[in-house]
Amino acid sequence: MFSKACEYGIKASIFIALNSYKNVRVSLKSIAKEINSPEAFTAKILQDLVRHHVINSMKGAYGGFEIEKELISTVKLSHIVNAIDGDAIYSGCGLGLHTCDENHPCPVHHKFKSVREELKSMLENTNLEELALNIKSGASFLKV
Amino acid sequence: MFSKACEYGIKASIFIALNSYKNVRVSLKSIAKEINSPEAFTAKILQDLVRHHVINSMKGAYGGFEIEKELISTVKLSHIVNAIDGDAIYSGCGLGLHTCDENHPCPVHHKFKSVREELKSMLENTNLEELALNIKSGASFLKV
DNA sequence: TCAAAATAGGATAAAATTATCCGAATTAAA
DNA sequence: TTTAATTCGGATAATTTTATCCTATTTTGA
Repeated sequence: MFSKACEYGIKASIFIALNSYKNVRVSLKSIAKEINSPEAFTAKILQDLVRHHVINSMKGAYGGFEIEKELISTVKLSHIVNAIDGDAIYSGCGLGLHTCDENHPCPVHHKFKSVREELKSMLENTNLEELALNIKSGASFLKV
Repeated sequence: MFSKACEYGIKASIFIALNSYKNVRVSLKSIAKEINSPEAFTAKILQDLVRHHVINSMKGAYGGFEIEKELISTVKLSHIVNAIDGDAIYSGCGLGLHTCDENHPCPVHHKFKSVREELKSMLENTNLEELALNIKSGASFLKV
């Protein structure tokens, strides 16, 4: 569904959000450990998220990654997915046609419509806050 | 969403079905031309579909690919997707966790539930017959 | 000011996916 | 029986994705 990079990016963002509530900046190392991801590869993804202003970074001692507390509830899953994978997953053609729309639909265009729309609205209506709270309460998990 | 291989596989299957209604066996070459795919790569995918009994092949002159007419309506999109991509797309964890279920859900498990289920039922309830008929009637297209 | 702790970023490698090439095997018609 | 038209299957190459390594740069505290 998502690329590995995107999976890591989502999990990392949740962990960062969780700590930002506690005013704690987290290091690459602790992120990779927490979400079970390769460190150097995760670094690239985090850089990407920083460039897209999904998260903030701070170099140097006591540096790390964070998200402004007030912004956590405004960061949608769609922002993260878009930054890493682009929007092809919910706006591209399911069969890879260059032009695929109501006037020139691919064979599964209409069949896919509701799936795509449900996915899109899910991504656009899910924010980091709720995801972080579920991790905090033990209702969901970042690894295993 | 799907791999390129899977996209080609779906389109090829539709084209084969369409011709099988007319009792015409289609060659690799005409398939690749019709669905705009690289010939040799398409050959590999068709071999895969043959091995999974989604389509039949006949070697030699006047050979090619076909699907038994009576079976066309029984071939579901899920069969094709499964043969090529496996079932991870609608049964695997959205964030790649090894174990992700009601008892140990990943952060997006519940959010994804309806999307996954909709996708799954769509794939399991869409058969080649309807897809082929829409191509035939000009209601949908295999390329561009 | 210096040392330690971090992220940033470029270069490279490994693995997976996508794509190509070619000879072998099979089939039907001439 | 030969020939032409096919699929099959193995080897290989190109591209993309995933992953690693190393050095530069930044930041803070001692």
